[in-house]
Amino acid sequence: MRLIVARCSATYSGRLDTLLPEATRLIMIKADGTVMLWADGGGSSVKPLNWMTPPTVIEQDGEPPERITVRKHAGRSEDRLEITLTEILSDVTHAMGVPDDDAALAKDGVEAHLQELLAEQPHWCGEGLRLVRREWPTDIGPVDLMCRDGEDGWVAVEIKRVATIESVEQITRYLERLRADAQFAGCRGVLAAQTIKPQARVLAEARGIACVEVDLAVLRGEREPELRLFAA
Amino acid sequence: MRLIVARCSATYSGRLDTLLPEATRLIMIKADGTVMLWADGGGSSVKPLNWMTPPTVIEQDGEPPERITVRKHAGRSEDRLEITLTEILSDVTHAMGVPDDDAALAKDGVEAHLQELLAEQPHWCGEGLRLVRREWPTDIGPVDLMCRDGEDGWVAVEIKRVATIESVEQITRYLERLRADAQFAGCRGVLAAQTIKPQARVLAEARGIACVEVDLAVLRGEREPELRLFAA
DNA sequence: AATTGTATATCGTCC
DNA sequence: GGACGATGTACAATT
Repeated sequence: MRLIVARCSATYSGRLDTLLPEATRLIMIKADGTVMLWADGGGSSVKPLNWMTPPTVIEQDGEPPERITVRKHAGRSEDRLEITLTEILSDVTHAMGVPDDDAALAKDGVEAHLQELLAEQPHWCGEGLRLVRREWPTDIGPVDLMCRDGEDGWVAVEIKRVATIESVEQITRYLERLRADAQFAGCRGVLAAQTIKPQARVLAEARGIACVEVDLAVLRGEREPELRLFAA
Repeated sequence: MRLIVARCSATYSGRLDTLLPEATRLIMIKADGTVMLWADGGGSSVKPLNWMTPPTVIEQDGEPPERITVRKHAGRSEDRLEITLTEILSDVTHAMGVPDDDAALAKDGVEAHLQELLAEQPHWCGEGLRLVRREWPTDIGPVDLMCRDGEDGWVAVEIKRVATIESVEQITRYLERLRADAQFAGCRGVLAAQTIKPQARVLAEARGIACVEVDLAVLRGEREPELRLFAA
């Protein structure tokens, strides 16, 4: 990875045109060909002022560099980022090990995990439910879980990490689409999430869509479902 | 801006939990409190492995640093990024001028003059359409263009750069609201956009809403609408 | 302050 | 390869 701190200006031309006046900035060039241009402060904090993703062709004029040109073929036209350097404060390159060496970021707690677990244990979405298929296709998108209940009635399940009003709209659309087919005319809807926003719950229940809050730890069997305050 | 190249591992805990094994990486600490952790290669090219946006509290243990902890209050709970450094290859700080010094990025060309152009030339939204008013007010928000057609029927137009299912929901709400008034009982709906996602088109047409894809260059008169292969 | 809409969104996954 | 949904989306403009 090459890190250049320099006074520089830049022009980008591609999806749109941008012009960046001269100031002191960081130019970051990664081994994979990614180029980013960073300001220290200003508006955006976690987004570069300019960037180009691989595959790129990087060309340097002068040594030390007076101009760095980054090119990329994007569809029929060409993306081009041109950086003009007027004063170089630092220019260092660090070897940072091949990707093999660099173990990946492990994530936990995303929606996919939830769907996996509920597919294995659909009864958490409603008593007696059994899975027919995950990612049931419709022409406006896949239904997360398609199940049948104890009376063989269809049940469509939408899974979210956090269920919002938007999630209710989504399952509503699926039900609208499914019920247009006589076979699914009686299809019920279930919204399952780790957290269901109060507004979403109100809207869902007003539309006859069941709400289920599920706990990741419980699904994994790491914790008891819930303390029963009153024994049956 | 402080740039540290070091062998390090990291854990993040907040919206989700992540674990990042040890490897050589770049730690970027901006003057505004932004912290980012970068790998040279690997999967994501333009997105940091871990990051934290301001406002943050950054704490350093040891000199040279053995651990850097970044904290942030996000809602009721706390976000925390903990970086453990085992070998430091470089640790430099550069003054990069206050934001005043750093002139902003100027953009040109992408912003939707689309509504302006369509207001001037509403016939692109449907044959014989004439504009009655832009930003027609309803109590759930303004309709982009309100027009009348050749038979004096009302036509509500929703304009987007990219039309998604969400756009269809939006115009559906407007139509529902407008049609509640007897005067607009027969109001038609048009969804006009530079791009219309296939799913949005399906949903719109199922609901009787017309779809129109418009070309910015054509609206500006920079390009001919389309080559007519067979002359009339 | 909360909501809405855009992004050179980026990024994975599945068809 | 293309389409689509999810993102710790980020970010600006607007209510």
